[in-house]
Amino acid sequence: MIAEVAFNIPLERSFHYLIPSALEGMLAPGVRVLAPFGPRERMGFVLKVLSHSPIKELKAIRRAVDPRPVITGERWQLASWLSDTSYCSLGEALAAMVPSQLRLAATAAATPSRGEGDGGRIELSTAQRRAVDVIASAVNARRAQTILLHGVTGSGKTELYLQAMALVLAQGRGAICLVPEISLTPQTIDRFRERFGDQVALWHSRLTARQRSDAWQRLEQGEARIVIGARSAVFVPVARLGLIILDEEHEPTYKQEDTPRYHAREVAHARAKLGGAVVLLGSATPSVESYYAATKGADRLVTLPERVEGRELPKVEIIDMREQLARRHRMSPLSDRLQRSIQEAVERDEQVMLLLNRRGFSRIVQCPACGTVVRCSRCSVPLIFHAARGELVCHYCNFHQPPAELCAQCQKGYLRFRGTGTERVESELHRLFPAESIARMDADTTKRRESHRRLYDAFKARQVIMLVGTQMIAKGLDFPQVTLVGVVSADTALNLPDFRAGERTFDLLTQVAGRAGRGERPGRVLIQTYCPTHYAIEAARHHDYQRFYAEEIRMRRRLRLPPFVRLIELTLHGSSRQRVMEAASALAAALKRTAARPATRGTSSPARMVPARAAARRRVTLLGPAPHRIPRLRRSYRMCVILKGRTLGAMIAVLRRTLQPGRRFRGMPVTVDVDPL
DNA sequence: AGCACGCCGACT
DNA sequence: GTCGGCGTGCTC
Repeated sequence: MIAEVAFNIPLERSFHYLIPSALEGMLAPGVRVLAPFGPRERMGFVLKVLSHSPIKELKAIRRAVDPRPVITGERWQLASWLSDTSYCSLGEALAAMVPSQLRLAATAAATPSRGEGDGGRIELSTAQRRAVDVIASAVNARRAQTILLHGVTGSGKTELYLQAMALVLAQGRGAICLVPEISLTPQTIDRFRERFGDQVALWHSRLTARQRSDAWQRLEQGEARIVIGARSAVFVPVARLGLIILDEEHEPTYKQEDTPRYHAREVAHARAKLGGAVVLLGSATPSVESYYAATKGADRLVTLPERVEGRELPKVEIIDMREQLARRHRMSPLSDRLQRSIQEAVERDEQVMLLLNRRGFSRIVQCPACGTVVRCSRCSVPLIFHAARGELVCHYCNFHQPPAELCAQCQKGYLRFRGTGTERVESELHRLFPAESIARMDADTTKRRESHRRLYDAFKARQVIMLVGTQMIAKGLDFPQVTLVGVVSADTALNLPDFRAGERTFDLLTQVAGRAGRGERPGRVLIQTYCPTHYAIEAARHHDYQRFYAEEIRMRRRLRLPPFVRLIELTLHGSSRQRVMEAASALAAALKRTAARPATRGTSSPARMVPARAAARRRVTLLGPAPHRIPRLRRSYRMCVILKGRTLGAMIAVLRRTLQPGRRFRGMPVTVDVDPL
């Protein structure tokens, strides 16, 4: 017998192997095997078992990796959907769905799980009860449907997730609950465990191979019925899947940033359609895409306008830093007003959080004599000074070097650290409030195991009074004693060359504002900005999603940006700047030619008249070539071309006719990012 | 994607 | 004279 095998390579082809007699009957579609591939052995997925092959000189499968298939049922169609829509091979799609370290036990003894019952249920508000009704009717209908749950921070979305899961469990079905990696904290997990006991399995990047394999098998066998996990949990084989929840559905961590570059939300939609499951999207600041789908009526929209227990949303004030700049010569990153407010909060024995979405001490290191900025030798981006490490660090490739005193360029100037990061804010706080206990929470201070937990506990126990941090302090944390939240600069995202800059800013400000006033005392938020009239900042100030959305959707419609079109971003990379630039121009020209020529469908069918509207829907336009946002990364030069169109199918078709096998153009590797963020 | 093969520049 | 750069081609 012959096995048809797909590998994790960018080729849309499979390979035939002889099945040795010892493995006869043990191989079936979805079983992983080790097989000789070129000079080495590789793991691949059996797609089919055949009786004949046209290929002469077949090699033989070495061994089976799995005792039973790891891909079954509707997850085959899901793999093929992923391959079609993300422009990857079937082998790459399958590899993304199954962790490579997964090892299944030969016999999985199914011991029934003991749930904790439904104890600890909480009294619901009117809005929450209405939301539960909508969810319940969708779950009972047992067909694919999406519900967008738009609830302000602190409005009790998690309780609704728990109740939705209980409904699905009562039907004997299972659920996937996706959370951003960052909020997969012990506190969150405890809450699910309390309600559902050992019916809950966890799925995240820090699991060992053993834990991962255990979780997989328990879910596959229906021993565990719920998985809580990061993005890749959307692929886990939950038995009789009835519900997929995406908490904080707008979070960019749901987008995988290497091949296949899928968005977990889109995978959830596809999987729900295949299996008749409900998708529940939750957010205080829904993505423009999801909100648009809900207002158009494609999805259901449920709103939770109030915080639980009638708590007020905090008062948000804007500090116009232009005034501060005019008054002061040498400026502190903290305005007079913010300093005073911190002082007052401390005097009242309350806690303070300060947000700045930028790690390190400074933004750039510059020579005052000649103006030269110290840059990464591999990426050409400015290096960031990290005071605690005493090093200059590249935030893209992690290259680091000790800071020189003198400018390497002119040998005259003493290098200066300009601009502000979390480390500078921390040291500024120490200078202003020498008696207070201050801590910093960012990727640098939470690298070590348990360090996140320790910082969290210290702040919760009020051993720390002021906490400064990056966006990781903006999301989900619940500290009732925090009454003041300061945003050191609201403009960090706003000035990026990104059409989602406004959306990112509104989200970050809204989320961080939600950290204030979660206890008895009312909260207050101070936002420092040089753009006080920007709509994202104005809307965040009034806790007004509608206002933000109305402005944003107008802009997207006018500029023909998502959700009104789909985008595919192509990036060419190579070691020679010249060659990459030439290839990018040639690629753009080739794409333009292909897009102008209608695809010849199937065999020589005569050219039919296509209705003008259908033709417009299939039209593909081109942007670029232009340098990538980071024009050089790890010594590799990068150029972009962007495809724009109404239907993804037409765009993918253009790509298929233009790129070479192996995702190359003129021999140069091309990364393909469908729906880039 | 890996990996081998093969053809041209700077070193012991 | 060789080591090694990365362009090219192949993988049942």
